[in-house]
Amino acid sequence: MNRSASDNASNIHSSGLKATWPRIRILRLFQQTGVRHLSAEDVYRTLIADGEEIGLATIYRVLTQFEQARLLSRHHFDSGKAMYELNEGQHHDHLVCVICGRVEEFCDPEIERLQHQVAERRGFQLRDHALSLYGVCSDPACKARNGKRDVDD
Amino acid sequence: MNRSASDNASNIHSSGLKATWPRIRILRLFQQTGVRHLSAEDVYRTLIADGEEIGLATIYRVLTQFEQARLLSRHHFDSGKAMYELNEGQHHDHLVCVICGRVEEFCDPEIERLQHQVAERRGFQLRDHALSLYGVCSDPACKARNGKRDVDD
DNA sequence: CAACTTAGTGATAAGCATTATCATTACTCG
DNA sequence: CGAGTAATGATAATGCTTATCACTAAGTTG
Ligand SMILES: [Mn+2]
Ligand SMILES: [Mn+2]
Ligand SMILES: [Zn+2]
Ligand SMILES: [Zn+2]
Repeated sequence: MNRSASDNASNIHSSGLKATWPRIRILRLFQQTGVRHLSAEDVYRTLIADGEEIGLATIYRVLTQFEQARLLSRHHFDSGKAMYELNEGQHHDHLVCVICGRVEEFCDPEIERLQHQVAERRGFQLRDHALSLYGVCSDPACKARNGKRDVDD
Repeated sequence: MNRSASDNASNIHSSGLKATWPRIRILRLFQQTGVRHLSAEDVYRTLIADGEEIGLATIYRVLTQFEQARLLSRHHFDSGKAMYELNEGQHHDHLVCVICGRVEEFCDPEIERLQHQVAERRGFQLRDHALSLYGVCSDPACKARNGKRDVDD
């Protein structure tokens, strides 16, 4: 659960990157269970709040490097800012609450299969895909703040 | 096929907007069959090339208004710039060629159904969704420029 | 159709996320 | 440890998009 700095160092190291303090802190932040999906700004604010001295430019640089190293993966929901999460191997897609911003994950093998089928039929050699569902999550507060007509009416 | 200016004027009018020359030209551009998916910059360049005098700010403003009026719909592929297309009612998703940028459209009712099922299971009240498939299109030039190993090897 | 009223235009500035620059700092390896 | 090189971080620059605002023109009224 609580990965050590040396574990992180080796992860980073085996990606051909120097195990610097900023990189270790950023990776550790993503490993802390809790918030899975973070923007560059989120990472920056969190580390600064933790008393770290780190520059926003470094955050952006490192997030990009970690994405290329497949330690993180990047998503573009429709907030306008890129979101990163720890890459733990298994592919999944996202449900995003348009009220509170909560992100839930799902994986539907049948949808995946159908996507491949569509690509094949068109002669596309599939490289990647992005599927995001936007809606109002199950939180009563979100339902209430929605249309004021969905809760008990 | 070739919508008249007065047709466009009524479309625009019935959205509560004045039928101005820039708006008529922009809508007409989208109605011309050919390029379905255009960025603000694409629209600007095309109209300027056609000898129109129009400002980029107007393009952005009008595209947003047309989207709100449901005359156009907007998509965010991963190019970083918003793409607009004529809203002709029927929902569809997109296949985007990562080499040449070509955009193909598809609609898979089964995928749509499964998306709704996923949302329902999580207690999400679905509002919208975005599905884009990225890959190498069937154009031989794109296949060739791809990995240099997929054409005849 | 002319004057009027107001929405629309467009040049330009500002905003926001992200990337590039570059002098300084600090990993790594020997 | 100390040389050599990669990384950092303050800041400038970029790219797309929105805001400002003086000016223009669409629609309306008589
Ligand atoms: Mn995720
Ligand atoms: Mn389309
Ligand atoms: Zn919510
Ligand atoms: Zn192509």
